[in-house]
Amino acid sequence: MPKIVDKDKMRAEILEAAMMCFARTGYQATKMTDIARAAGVAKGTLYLYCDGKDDLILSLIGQYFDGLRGQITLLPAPQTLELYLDGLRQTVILAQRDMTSLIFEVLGPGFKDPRAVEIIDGFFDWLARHWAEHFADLAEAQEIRADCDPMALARAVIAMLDGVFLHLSLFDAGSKIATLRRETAFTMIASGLRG
Amino acid sequence: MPKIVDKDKMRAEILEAAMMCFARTGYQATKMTDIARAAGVAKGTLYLYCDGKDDLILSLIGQYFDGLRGQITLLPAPQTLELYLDGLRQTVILAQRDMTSLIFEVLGPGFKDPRAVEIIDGFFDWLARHWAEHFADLAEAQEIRADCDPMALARAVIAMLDGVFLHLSLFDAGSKIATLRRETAFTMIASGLRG
DNA sequence: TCCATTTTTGACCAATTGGTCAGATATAGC
DNA sequence: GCTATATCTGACCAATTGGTCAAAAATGGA
Repeated sequence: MPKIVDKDKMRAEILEAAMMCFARTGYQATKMTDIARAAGVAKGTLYLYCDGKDDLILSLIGQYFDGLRGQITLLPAPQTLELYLDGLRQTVILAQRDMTSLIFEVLGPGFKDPRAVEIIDGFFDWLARHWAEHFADLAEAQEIRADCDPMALARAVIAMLDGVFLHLSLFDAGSKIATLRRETAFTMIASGLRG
Repeated sequence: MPKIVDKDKMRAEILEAAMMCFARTGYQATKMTDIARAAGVAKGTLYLYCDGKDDLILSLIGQYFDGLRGQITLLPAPQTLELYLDGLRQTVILAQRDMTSLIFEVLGPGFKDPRAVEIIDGFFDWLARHWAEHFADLAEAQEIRADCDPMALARAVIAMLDGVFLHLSLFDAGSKIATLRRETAFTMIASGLRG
């Protein structure tokens, strides 16, 4: 008798609209009205499908990192440095530029929701441990340097990659220069791992 | 006859108070009232010595990068990779952790004042050109790899260093782990430059 | 002490915005 | 077409906050 909607689909659409807005405008600067307009509904409707702005960004971050973790997990353990680098390239393709600067905004003092910190911190911890295992094996096989703590090496690679991403998304620019710069960073990381 | 104050000194004190607040709380989350309290004056007084919140952050960013540029300029052109790395270490000591995350907040979509972008972008451009010159000379002297464009190399090093900084300031943590991670990053950058 | 002038103050204003809810609207089933 | 109920709407609310300004306070000199 009454009107019926697919609530899950509706929430997914709202999340998608929110992501578009956050990616373009950032978290703080995005207004609920913007999200409503992007989703093609009135502001009040948003609140029938989410618990507020926090809920939206936390869900987006959560599903982003869950997806990333899932796909990284699928990659086989690399037997050589070259294979690790291939995996790294694939991982990099998975990472969205939009998300990178958004995450730093959300980690900043302006929005230090402990739930967001837990998600992001947790992901980086997991990734560091995951890569540290690979590095330990690769060092054993004399594929990479053995004079550094694998965990420290993993953390360093993660931080460096993040920096490259961030500079690309903040300061760039033409895809040609961006590609050159990213390739150079890869080359350096490769040499840095080789020792 | 009337009361007289040293306006320059007063403005400097207010800037210092603002920096304290911004460093602890971030730009967006810092309220003018907080700055007033930290400076030991009433809110209205602030506006006698600055043109608003924008003015404060822009001045702070400007004086930070001017100082950094000045001190980097003083370092002699390195003749060897080791000397370059020594200079890098000194530069890193000059960079303030507080500033790093603040800068990324200010560069984000929430506060995209073109004046801030100009200052920061300008500094990174300058630093990239400065280091690219060194790298060109060092490559010539066969101190570092010659198979990469010096400018791309410089950009990559800057981005990577920034990433390391950012991760240290966002995710850290004990100074012991932080030191190990930073040292590892240095080691990798050294190998990455050597080729 | 008293005055002229500078300096300080904090109540107040206007604009913004996340969130609410009473009324309007749409629709599945009869 | 009708109705009961789910769904949607946007004017409204309350809280926040950057910035203002008329009145109050401070002070160097006479």
